[in-house]
Amino acid sequence: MPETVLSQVAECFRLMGEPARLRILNTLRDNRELTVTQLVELTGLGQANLSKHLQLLYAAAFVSRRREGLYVWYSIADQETIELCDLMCARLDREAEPSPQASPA
Amino acid sequence: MPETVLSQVAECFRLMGEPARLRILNTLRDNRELTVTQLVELTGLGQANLSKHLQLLYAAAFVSRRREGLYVWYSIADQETIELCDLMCARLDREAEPSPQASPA
DNA sequence: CGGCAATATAACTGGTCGGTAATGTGGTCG
DNA sequence: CGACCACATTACCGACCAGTTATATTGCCG
Repeated sequence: MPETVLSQVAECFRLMGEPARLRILNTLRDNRELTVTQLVELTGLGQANLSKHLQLLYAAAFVSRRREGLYVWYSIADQETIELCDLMCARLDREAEPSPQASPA
Repeated sequence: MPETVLSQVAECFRLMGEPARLRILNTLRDNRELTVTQLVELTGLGQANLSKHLQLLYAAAFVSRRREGLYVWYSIADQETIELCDLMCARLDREAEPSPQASPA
């Protein structure tokens, strides 16, 4: 496995390893498509900060965007992005309760 | 989605978002179980550096370990960890060649 | 064209993290 | 018990990054 590929994969994971970006993705998941202003309201992030995160997510193709007049509508780019989140969440859940029959008196 | 959960998920992604750690996981994937010294040789990472990464991966339950005399044998903890890597790689591959029928003369 | 709204970018800063060198710890063997 | 080996931990430093403030760009409208 060449170093360049590893770095690319790592970069993708790193992008998802930020609470603010996960919040953006999660918000977009609940609301199919949102403008930046709507995302500012829903996530509570600052406008400049949010915009910067969106550029990163877009550059890595985690989100799509389309222009409509003054507004730019963002949405999650593909299903795999959601699957990655779900898979990681499943890991955490399983770790939280490793033995269902345990908890003795 | 509460902030605490988001941070936990982000932390997991962040841990995988480092070339050195992905190299460790990938090396462990090829060789079912390895000692720290073997990992030093195979990954080319420094011993202290490697040991630190291993502690992080172990704390997040990405790897398991067992003691055997002087040696500590490390291995990947579960299949989901591998699935996460594969899913992210698949994303990258698909992005690299978005339209198979393209490339016109 | 002038002003305004929505979004993007630039410059800056504090905090965090990866790599390394030095040291500590636990276990084995003679 | 003392030297040695495998591994872990500490302390430190340079690089990178998230957040903020200020400013620039883009597109609409009157």
